[in-house]
Amino acid sequence: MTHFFREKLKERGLKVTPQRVAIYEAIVNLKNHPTAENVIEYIKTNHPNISVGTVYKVLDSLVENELLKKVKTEKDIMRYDAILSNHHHLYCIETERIEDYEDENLNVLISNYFKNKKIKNFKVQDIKLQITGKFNK
Amino acid sequence: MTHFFREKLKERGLKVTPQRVAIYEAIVNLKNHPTAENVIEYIKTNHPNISVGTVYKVLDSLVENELLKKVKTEKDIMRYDAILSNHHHLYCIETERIEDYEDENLNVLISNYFKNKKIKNFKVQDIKLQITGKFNK
DNA sequence: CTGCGTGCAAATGGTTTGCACTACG
DNA sequence: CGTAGTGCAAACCATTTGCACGCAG
Repeated sequence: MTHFFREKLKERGLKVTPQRVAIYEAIVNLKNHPTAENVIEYIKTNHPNISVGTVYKVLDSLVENELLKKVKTEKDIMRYDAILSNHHHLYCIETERIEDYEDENLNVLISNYFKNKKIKNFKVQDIKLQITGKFNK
Repeated sequence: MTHFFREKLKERGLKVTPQRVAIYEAIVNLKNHPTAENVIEYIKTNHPNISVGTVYKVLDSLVENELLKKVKTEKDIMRYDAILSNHHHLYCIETERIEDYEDENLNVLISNYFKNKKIKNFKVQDIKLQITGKFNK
């Protein structure tokens, strides 16, 4: 299950360390697109000696190497996403919840739209939806 | 030109202070969705005595009262937008530039799509596109 | 006048940094 | 073995806070 991750690390010439594996697993298991703090809290139990600085360094390097993504928010606290496939996000206005939203039809619709409609002076690389609203409790 | 702004302040029961006006003007004039620092830098010339704390307080209160919006980014530095109408954002992957993108056809397309396709357990309130790519120099 | 708003400076807290040490390959 | 990676603690810096004063209504 972390096999994919270990392979990816090697591909990128990054060493497979227990810290990296633990941090990656934390992001995968913690739903809701965790913060660095969430990760630290989560791994504390099984890896009490991983330091805060390491967590931040690992997160940065995983983002840089495209094994994680940063999630755009309007908070100054960073959040991370382990899902790399093309998907959108649901942002709850009441809680801090952010959930993934996959919708292939929507992707097709949008990419068709922009196949015709070019944006002047801008070369589109990727399009994501931020869907804001409320989860039904 | 700041008339709209002054009216809105009154509507909300907020006092019209020179600080608030200056900060709002800064956001409007600074394109590229400025940070608090950008605002501070900008108003320093004409209002050298507005304090940093005030800028943050004013920004917060204007966001809370819907006279400004926070822009979602993957940076831990907050950025602000004075344009309240429904629009999307172009994010440049090379520079920090964020530009507004208005496209009524697109808005219609998307709102039609979600008129039929409901998201389970989620009540949509607003949908924004993050269009990532590159500006042609 | 009266309290909302401001200035100031200190405090906060998430993130970064530097360096000696560790362990992956 | 040699170097990428880690742990630790101090440093950083955007933002927040508390309080006395000032000014908009």
